[in-house]
Amino acid sequence: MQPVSPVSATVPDADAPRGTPSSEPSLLASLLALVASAAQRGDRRLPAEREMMARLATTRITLREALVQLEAEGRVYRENRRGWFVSPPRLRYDLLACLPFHDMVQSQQRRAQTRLLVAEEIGAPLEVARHLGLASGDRLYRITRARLVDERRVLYVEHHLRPDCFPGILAFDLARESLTDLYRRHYGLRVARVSYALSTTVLPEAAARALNAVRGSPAQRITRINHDQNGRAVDCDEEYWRHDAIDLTLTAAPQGGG
Amino acid sequence: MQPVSPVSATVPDADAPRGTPSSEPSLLASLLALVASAAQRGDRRLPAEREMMARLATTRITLREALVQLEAEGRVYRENRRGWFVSPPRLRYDLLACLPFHDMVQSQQRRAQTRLLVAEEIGAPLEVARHLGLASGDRLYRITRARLVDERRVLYVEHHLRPDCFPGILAFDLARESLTDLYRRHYGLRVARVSYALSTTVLPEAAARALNAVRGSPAQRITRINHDQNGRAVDCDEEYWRHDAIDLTLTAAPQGGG
DNA sequence: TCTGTCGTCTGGTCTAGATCAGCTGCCGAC
DNA sequence: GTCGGCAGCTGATCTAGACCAGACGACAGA
Repeated sequence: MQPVSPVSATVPDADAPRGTPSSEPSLLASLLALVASAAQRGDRRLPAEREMMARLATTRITLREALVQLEAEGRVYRENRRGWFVSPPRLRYDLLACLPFHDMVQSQQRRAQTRLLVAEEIGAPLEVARHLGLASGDRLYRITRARLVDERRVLYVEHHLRPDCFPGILAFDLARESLTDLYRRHYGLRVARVSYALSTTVLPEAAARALNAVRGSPAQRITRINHDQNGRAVDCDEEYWRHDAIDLTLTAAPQGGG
Repeated sequence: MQPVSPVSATVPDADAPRGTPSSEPSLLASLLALVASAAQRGDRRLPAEREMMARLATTRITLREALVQLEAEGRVYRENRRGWFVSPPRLRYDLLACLPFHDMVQSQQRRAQTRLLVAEEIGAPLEVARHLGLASGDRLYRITRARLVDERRVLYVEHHLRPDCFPGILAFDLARESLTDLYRRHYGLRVARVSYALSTTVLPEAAARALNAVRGSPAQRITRINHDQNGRAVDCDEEYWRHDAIDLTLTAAPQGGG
């Protein structure tokens, strides 16, 4: 942060000679100041683009470029046609702790909510079938949910379960129950091994809609396959997180020749 | 824009959200077609922005917005003031295999290179000191490198090592040797436990410069702390990857109550 | 042969608007 | 009290340029 006054008029040339390598463009700096002041006031919402534009003495396009930049950094985010907001602190997500979502969130003094979007039986899509060792088109349960942290929609998940492992699971209250808990309590199944694939992309259409996000918002994708005690893949998840919402962590012994 | 669809067959992307009518704006679709055709010709480089602009009958700004979108998806990337390129397939990076970089890359039939940027002794920065259980300002070795896959700069790393664990390590040929190998062969040290923190951000200034990237390009940040057989933190890395360059994977037993 | 300069090409940054479309709150009709 | 409609607000998308700065190659001079 810079000691820049939020309402410094036009571009102050003096503060950053063009050639200076580490010089932050003053627009970004002023914008950061604005973000910081909003955050300090406890106001998550930023002013309207047109107002910021006027206040920072710049163009709409230039302003938006700067905002998109801050969005990529994970400092601000937007909700579709609603406005820009200051990103809350990231949630810590320990990949190997395998805590149910609500427990993970609450253990960090945040509030968790889940919205059930779809719970249905379908024919396995090719990709999912491959993950679970099934044939494309085999019967599968699919559960789609959106999850919130402190009232903010941050996660869109699609679960795919083998019906032979979890008969009748769709009848439970899937907006309240943790799947992991259901597995253990009602199906006597313990997850003995998990496989993850992580990559950085954008929210796909369905996820963007469920999260009130703009098509193309940066996202952290987490694909997870759960295996039971016998090494059989019993279900797989595809998670799309707003990328500024989480910090992934993990601690383990190396498995290679270490 | 017109509903022109030169090679509309390219639109059905594999990661399309299920059950959603893919209502992709035609500009993105045409651009994808252009990318696909470039890729098919074996030409990684896209035409100049001004040419694409003319060819797709649109504005520079609109075109760039679409390109930035594809960049966020990991389909294209740019090199600073050089142009836009089609992203090669992602490298698979198994977090727990702990393979040296060159081995990992070569095992996937790709070519690895390393450029040593800095190797020096410094006072520990606060953050690093905390990771290694040192006091801020304690002596540390810092090694900074840029790493390439198939001639493309994809990774910027800063290593911080405890000098008491690795006396004289700066004298080795750090552009060629794997640190993990050096630890084992010359210092009899085996990494017994690793801790990772992963997050999605943008390339910081130094990384952007080292990777010929634009300030603000999306990045996957990987912080890694290595512990020896006695549980002591011996070094830590901070890696910044071009976000489209890798797929992270890992397989392990859950550590919680499972 | 080497080196430094310079022109050209490319993206980077910016100005100044217009129009489209979803979200929200207000208010009237029922 | 509820519901629907409408108006005003907000971001989303787009047009049509301008100038700046780094990358790169060609060429001339040492």
